[in-house]
Amino acid sequence: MKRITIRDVAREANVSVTLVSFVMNAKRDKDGNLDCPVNPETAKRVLEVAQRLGYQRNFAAASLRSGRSNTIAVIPNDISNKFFAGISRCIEDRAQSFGYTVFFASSDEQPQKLSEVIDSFMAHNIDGIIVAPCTGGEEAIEKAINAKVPVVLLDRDIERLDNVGKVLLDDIEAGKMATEELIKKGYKKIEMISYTLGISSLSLRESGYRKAMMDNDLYDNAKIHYTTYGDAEKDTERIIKDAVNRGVDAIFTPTYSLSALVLSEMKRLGLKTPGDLALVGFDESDIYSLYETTVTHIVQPLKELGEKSVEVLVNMIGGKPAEKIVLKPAIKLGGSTDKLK
Amino acid sequence: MKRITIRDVAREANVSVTLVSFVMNAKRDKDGNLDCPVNPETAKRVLEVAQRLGYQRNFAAASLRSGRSNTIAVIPNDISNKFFAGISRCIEDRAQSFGYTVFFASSDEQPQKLSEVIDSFMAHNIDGIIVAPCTGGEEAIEKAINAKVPVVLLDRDIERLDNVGKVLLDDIEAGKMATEELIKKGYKKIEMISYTLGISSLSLRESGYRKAMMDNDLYDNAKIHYTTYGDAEKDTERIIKDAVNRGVDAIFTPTYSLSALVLSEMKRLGLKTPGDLALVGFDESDIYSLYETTVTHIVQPLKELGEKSVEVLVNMIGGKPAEKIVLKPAIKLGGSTDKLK
DNA sequence: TTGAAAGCGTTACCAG
DNA sequence: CTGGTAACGCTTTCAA
Repeated sequence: MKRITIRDVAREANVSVTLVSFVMNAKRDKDGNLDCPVNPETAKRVLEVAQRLGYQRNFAAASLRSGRSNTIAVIPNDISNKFFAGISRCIEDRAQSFGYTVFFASSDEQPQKLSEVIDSFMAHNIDGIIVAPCTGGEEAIEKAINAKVPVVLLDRDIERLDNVGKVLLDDIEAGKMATEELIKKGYKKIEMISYTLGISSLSLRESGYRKAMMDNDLYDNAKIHYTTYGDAEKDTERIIKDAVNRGVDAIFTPTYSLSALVLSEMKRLGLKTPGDLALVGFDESDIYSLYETTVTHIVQPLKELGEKSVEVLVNMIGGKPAEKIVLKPAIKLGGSTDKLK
Repeated sequence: MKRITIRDVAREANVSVTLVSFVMNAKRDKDGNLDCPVNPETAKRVLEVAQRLGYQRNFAAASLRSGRSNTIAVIPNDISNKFFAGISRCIEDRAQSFGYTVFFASSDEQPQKLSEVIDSFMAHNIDGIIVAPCTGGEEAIEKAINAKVPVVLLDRDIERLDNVGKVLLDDIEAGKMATEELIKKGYKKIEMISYTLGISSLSLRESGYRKAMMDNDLYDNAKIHYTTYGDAEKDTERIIKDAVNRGVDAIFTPTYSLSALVLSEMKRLGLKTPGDLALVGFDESDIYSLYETTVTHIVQPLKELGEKSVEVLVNMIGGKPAEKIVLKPAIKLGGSTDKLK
């Protein structure tokens, strides 16, 4: 069973391969007409023959010749990560609506792996990259930029980089929102647990927290505890115990994983929220509604983040300038921030 | 900035393009030596020149010429789904260790979309497909098989299909395990909630449940409630209320999403587990350990499922026969199945 | 509106 | 071990 090529179609339809190529690449305009310099009747015949023969375009050949591939790469730090699992779906759908296929690969927060993955994608002639950069990933990303591959930074900014699209959450606002909600409810000794990842999203959420504390004359109470992926579990245990001993009111965690760890630790210690410790978590999860007390949390507009990142990238591929888009977070209230009595 | 080709390397190293091609494709054997019919010193020189010039292989060209692409496709029903988010990561890692790049795309449980996605992948010359088939997806999958593209069925079996690899959970055993755990703890009126998806994994878990009930002379109590994705929330509400009224002891849910819905409903109704209703859930989630009472659940060997599916596929690409692998589930005990008093 | 012909960068084949 | 050369299927001038 030989592969049907553009030539077979051309022969069968009594036209040149050029025409077949034109027809196969033509986009339909609003009226459903083929938008190409081909006689409509000829085009129709070509389409019919292609259909009848079961012609399937060979992207490898097209890509080799044209240097394009109708393919974009998405590089989160970890596909199985909660935040990205949701967003990747939105990216996929939006990309498909533009006629692009999406490849995924994780960077594992390792610059080395990010670099390899980008190399591999570039060797596959991908047309653009959406990436959530890990610390130290600038170099790999600059390699892509220098090779004229459009890049969109998603979720995490690298300020130094300029010729790239950016689709970010207003992380300062997110940090403020979380903190101010607690303050509004009467909490004063509010602390935060964060990762030492050195990525913009976390440090800006921290800034938002600090700003809110400062604006409300609570800066003396402000304290941020730091941990790493590897040590998060045991650090959280220590931090929570210590916080309760010191009479801390409330905790703000700027990622889902930290929120889950805090809840888990509190459950283990038999601590109640908001009685023993009020809580604001991050990102969406069934957990927030299923926990003994429902948990207030910051919600990112996943769908918009995903779709915008594709739109910005597609525009860049089309030669338009890189945009920077900052989206607003929302807060979903639960019992964990009920008014302090 | 022109792209460096195999020709540039050949010229610079004073050898033919053939040799460069050999060297670039050579795998290293266990001793780190290049496994190809090229003089080691020549090979070394070629490697150095390639490195120096910054040569990057053009996969499109290689794919066009060879018909292969070193790329495999993975098609879950939904990337953002909990079970697949975890497994996709294992697939990616294992595939990379074989030198394959992975593309993901969701089928959305729609045969039509599955078919489109498979077409698109085939046009990209992918070397093999790992798919969790949706109901009605046989046709699309057979198209791939007929085009001699190796296919591995993951998680869901289609018995009728023969020339495909299969990597499955022992779903009957999973259903039995869950049910027998409840029986062992003294529960007798055990019911199940399941989806009408018509996929093998669910119906086999149901069989396991039925078998366990039968083996323990509880078949008269056996009852399976059915719902659909769309109606699951309101159906669960009704089913749980009704079950409690009828004095049902325990519920077994064969997917994570159903488990979460049941927990959520019980929380809303103020029902306690195991007091009001004992529970066995499915798949792993933070929820099971964070819920007021920890929840007993069936655990699938994600890592093995992912890795085996890649191994079976790679073997098939290498011309070896299709294998069928069935992996054993485990059960993780929580408070939700404590002994009935 | 149509067609001929020149590649894109690689691998496969055949000779040496 | 090494090298020359013809494809692979498509897009892209250029010319008619």
